[in-house]
Parts: sequence; C-alpha cells; structure tokens
Amino acid sequence: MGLPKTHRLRRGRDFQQVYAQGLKRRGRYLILRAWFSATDNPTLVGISIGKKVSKKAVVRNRIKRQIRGAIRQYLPNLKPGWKIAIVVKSEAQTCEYEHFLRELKQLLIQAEVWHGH
RNA sequence: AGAGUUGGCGAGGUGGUUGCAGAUUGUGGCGCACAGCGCGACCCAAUCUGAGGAAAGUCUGGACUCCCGAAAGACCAAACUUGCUGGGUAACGCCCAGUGUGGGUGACCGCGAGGAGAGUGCCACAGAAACAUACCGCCGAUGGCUAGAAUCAAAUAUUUUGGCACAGGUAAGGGUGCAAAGGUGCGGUAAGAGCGCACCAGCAGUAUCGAGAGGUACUGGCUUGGUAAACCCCGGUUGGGAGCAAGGUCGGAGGGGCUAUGGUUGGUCUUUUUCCAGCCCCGCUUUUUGGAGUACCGCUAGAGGUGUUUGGUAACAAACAUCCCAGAUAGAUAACCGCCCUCUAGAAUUUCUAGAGAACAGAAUCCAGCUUAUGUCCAACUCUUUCU
RNA sequence: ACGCAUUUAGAGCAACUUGGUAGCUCGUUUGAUUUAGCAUCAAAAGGUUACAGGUUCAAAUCCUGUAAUGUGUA
Repeated sequence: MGLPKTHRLRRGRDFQQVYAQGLKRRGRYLILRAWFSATDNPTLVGISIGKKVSKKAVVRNRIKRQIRGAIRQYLPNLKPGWKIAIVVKSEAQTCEYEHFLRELKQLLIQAEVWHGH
C-alpha cells in the first residue's frame, strides 16, 4: 500500500516550512502538521518517526508503511495544494492499522484538508 | 526412556487481485516542434526483477577513492593483544589438520601456548627471611674458655672425661604464608644437607622416530620461587592519514527557428573548384523546465552464484558447464484470497473440522571473517537405567 | 561511515594510574531530644562494583568479549 512519488514530501526544507508555519492538530498516536501552499500542485505528505518510538528499524518501517497505506486510501478526498507532515508519537508502537485509518481521517477533517464529497 | 555432545539443511511452496520501486519495450497518451522524420525529465500499459542468515553490532582484514610522503635496497626508530607447528586464503587477530596442556565418566570442549638461565619493578597482611637470609631450634666433631682424671720427677706438655654455647657448623624440624630453596624412603653425620643410593619430578646432552611443534629411550651432574593479560627482551609484521557524507560533474540544460562562415560525411565528377543534402560548431532569437540538490556519475559482473568432475584427511583449490540475481535516497517489499505441504488439537480410524507456519529481524559502496540475537527440523555420537 | 566517553548502595559521586578488608554526601530505618514536628546528636541497614570469561595467591582495578546509555564529526 505504497504512496506514489508525486505525493511524497521529500525535502528537508519543505518539512521545516511545515513545522514553522503550518497548523497543528494533535491526536492520540499522531501529530498532524499542515501548510497550504496556495497552488494547484498535488498535496504532499511526509511521515516523521523518531528512534524514540522504537529502536528497531523493522517496527519503524512497518508503522510508516501502514500510515502511508492509510493516506493512499484517503488521497482522492484531500484538497490539492497542501503540504502535510505526520509525526508519530511513541504510543503508536502497539497500534493497529484500523486505528491509524480512523485517527488520520479525524485529524484531516479537523485540519480542514478533507474534501467533503 | 531420560540426560547430553557435535554437525547440517532451510527460513514454507505456488497461483490470483489491488498497490510501490527499478530496468526494458511501445505505429500508446500528453507536451514541444512539425510537410515529414523527431525530442521529452511527465502519464499509461505490458514483461522481467525486487532484503538477510544474521542485512545487526562495527570487532577485524581487504578491494576502491582522495590527500601527504617516499621511490630499489639496507639500518635505526615507531606502532602492533603479532607470538606452539604445518597448511589454506587476495588478506587477517579468521579457517583446517596436528603437538602440548587443562576440564569432563564419556561423546567432546577450552587455551595469547616465546623468554623470569639479560636487566628493572612488584609479591599486601603474616613471617627471621619473598631472593637473599637465620627467629626458635639442632650440633658444637674442629678451634676457644673452663673443671676433673691419667702419663711423667714435675709442668703451662700429651692423652682422656665433662661443662660453657664464644667462634663456628646446619637448613632436618617449628611457626607464617598462594609461594620458604626439588619430593618420599633408606643410608650417612657432631648435627645436618643430593653428601650417597632407589623411585618420582625438573634440567642438559646423545640416539632414534616425525616435514615440524614434539614423542620415545639412554646417559649425566645434582638444581634454578611467582608475576611479562607489569616495564621489558627476543622473534614476526607494517609507508602514514582519511573514508562512498571517499571522490567527481553541472554557474544553466533540452527542443525549435534564422544568418554567415568553417569542419566533416555522402552524392554529382577522372580530379579540383562549384552545386545539393545530412550532421557538428560559433552567434542571435524563441519556447519549455530546473537551479547546489542525491540532480547526475561513483552504483553494482563480483576474491559472484549454482551444478558436476578431479586433487586434498580437511580448510580449500583447479577445470568444465550454466546463470545475471535489489540499487532506494524523508529511503521501494505491503494487504487480501485460493490450493498444496508441515505441525498441533478434536472427532474418528484414514478421512473430516479448527488453528498455526512462529522467532530474531530491514540492504544504503562492495567482499572475506568474527561476535551477538533467534524458532523449527534432520543426522551422527556419548552416558545412565530398564527389557529382549 | 568513522570515532569518544560512561556503567559502583534509593540518588549524586570517590577508590582504578601503582591489584591487597569498597568509602563520602544526601536520602532510609531505629533511638535520644521536643507537648508534637523540623533541625540537631548517636547508631544501624543498604553493594553479585552492568554481564560473561580469563590472567593472578588475590580483580571494582589488568586483559578479552557482550550489553545498555550518552555524545562528537559531516
């Protein structure tokens, strides 16, 4: 359930811009940072997960894949032109796929990135 | 049956749907430019490929790249946990085979295993003393002092008996300690001591076996605490440093148009000039898009994998055949389903039903090792008990 | 990728160089003092020196391996 390259947030500069100027929504397992670039470019999504979540690369990669799969499922519902960074909290270690799905939807609606139709 | 020891295979297989990354292909789309050929970094489709035995820790050895230095070679210095022997390897501190030694009833396992007969240091407490000595003790044969007896006419002479423990002898015994000068026994002596003998242990020499480390036998004299994972000595090895975040490319690039000249290829031509066509370069202009970032190279064909044969006890090597097998860069492997296989449980008696396929764990320049983490299965061997 | 450092009582630290009975401060517990508490005084408990192996007569210390934690360069 990967994410196409065109929808990935890749540069450190973009991440810093999102952190500095974007709005912030807090969930139980995730923190959502989003910034509207005022263009029609595809919405970019990046995931940040620190070593404090887990020291094992396998665990971190699995969480990343699960979040990325959830984002891909919601991709048609997102408004264009946003830059989104998702920060994983250490509680997410024991989390299931459905939890990510539910929480992501909630956060996206809160941040008004969600496209209602 | 129980308890162990060692070694090995493999990390379920296969098909489908959706999805991600790379490569290749496309009278495909889209964009640019067009008479046409075309170009593209975007999209789509098809095909192929897509994590490990440890990818990990980063403990070693290399390949590769750059910087500094030197250019054969010798000596000195420095560094190195380099240190039994022989072999393997590109190399190693790794591997294999052996020797010695320690452990285990055994299968088997561990070992940095040169030198303390060059020097220095240290060996707390205890003890006289920790490497050179003598506290208690034993002796006091010999010498000394002293008392008596005998010989003699007599003696201070000679002989002899005793005492002292003064010189001296001794290292058996006691005590201390991890460790006290080879051990045990007999002889020997004033008392003792390898002083002598026997056995054991150690050392040296000779012979012999072995490629060697070493093994065995004989002979000899009779002796030398431990520590070098303390400094050190000896032998051995080595240009030094940094590391793919090494190092390199790009200060515009791609496409189109125009102008003049030059180069080159082809055609016309016997040849040259001329002419025509294509490509490249310089300049101008137009359009698209990026702009110091993993954008591109390095970047994955390698001391490569698999199989067979041969050589070798083995590690391993050689020959032949065959295959191409991840290349991401905020970093690609996931989700679901069917069948087969294996295991477990239940029903039941060879079928059905249910569950599980777990664990450790994710490539980031690449190899060779080591170490650590971890689940299943198989084989060989050992010991104990019971039965035949 | 290449390094560096640390690990000792509940907490913070000594002792390691030069091996020889593991200490200090705070905290804890008990007692004294006080009507009571704090403070003070006296005493006590609390350690597999991160783990495993080795050298040594003897290891927190020396050597090797492992683990955990922190940290530097770009």
